[in-house]
Amino acid sequence: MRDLANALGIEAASIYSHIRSKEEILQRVCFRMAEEFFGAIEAVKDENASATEQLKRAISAHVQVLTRNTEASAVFLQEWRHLSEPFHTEFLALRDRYESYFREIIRQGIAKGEFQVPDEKFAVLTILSGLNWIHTWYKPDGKMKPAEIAENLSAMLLNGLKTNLN
Amino acid sequence: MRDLANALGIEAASIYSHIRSKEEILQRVCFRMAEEFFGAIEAVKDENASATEQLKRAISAHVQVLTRNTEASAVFLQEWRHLSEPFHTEFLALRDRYESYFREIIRQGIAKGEFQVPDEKFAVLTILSGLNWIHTWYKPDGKMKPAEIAENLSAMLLNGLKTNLN
DNA sequence: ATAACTTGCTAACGAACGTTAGGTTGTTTA
DNA sequence: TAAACAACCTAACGTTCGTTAGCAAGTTAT
Repeated sequence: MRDLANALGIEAASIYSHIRSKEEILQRVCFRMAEEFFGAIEAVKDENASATEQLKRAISAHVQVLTRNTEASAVFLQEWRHLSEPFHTEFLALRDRYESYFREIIRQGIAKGEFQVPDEKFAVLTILSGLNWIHTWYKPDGKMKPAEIAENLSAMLLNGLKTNLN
Repeated sequence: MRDLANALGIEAASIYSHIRSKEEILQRVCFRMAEEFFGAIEAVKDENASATEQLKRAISAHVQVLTRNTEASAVFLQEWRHLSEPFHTEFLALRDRYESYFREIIRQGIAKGEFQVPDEKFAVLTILSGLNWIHTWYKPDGKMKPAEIAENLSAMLLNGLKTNLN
């Protein structure tokens, strides 16, 4: 709290005019980011599109959220486990629900013959690992733009999932 | 320290008969795991093998280390940033050196026409993301064995990297 | 047999932490 | 114009934290 206050240019005790507790800050960051992720993925949801296209869009949506909120993303990804109950359980439920979007896309891809994956859950975990690792290296002024990141990640993952590429 | 002492069944103050400081525990975990990773990847290093085979072996080696040391891996991956100087800088140098093994494999793959990747560093970061995310979900008594994890991850990543599969 | 050592204990320490309480000052509202 | 409010301040609090110091008891070495 003192570090945060220093960054804000006020005293730590002053922060309590704006928030109830340190835990509330963590809750807000985590649940707000979760809302961002849900909002983004629901905005690109189109079950008429091919599974390939759906996955590309989901990846792109996720990358946009991460790269637009690099600091909140870092907190979200690294600190959620410090949430107290019942927020911790609630958070895990949200995460599972978000992951189910990806699982459904993979499932459709398998059903349509677009994808060939040995294990659906594993595929989703690996996709999300690639996505959620971005915050460890991405810099707004870095070489790769968010759209390029999404494109490259999609290309790398899809060509691995695509059945008999070419 | 009190949580750790409770797990050990002794008092927190007693731990200081065995270690110099809390920071020393973190250092030992981080640098010991780094040694494990280097040892494992150097043991499978074979520049005569195809880049594909080299990558499979590197992935397998990494997975073995992670799954043999699940708790240390979690500490290693999530807490390294709390290392104090000069250990923090030293650690980053080690990490970069370890990543260079993967970069070299990717580079050879590109040179030999085995791999087609838009960005070499990005490819390595994504590979390592898939590897280092394993600790978040892997359970020794889980459905997937380490060898299967390595195989699945290799299959998923390589078929994405392999130029014109089939 | 005794000294040295190891590994634990209790008690306590100084520092850091999250937060509360009361006050000040400027702003807004009645 | 005065009350209410907002947002900050200082001071302090109780708790938690990492760690030290001195001691006890069992083990090992001389």
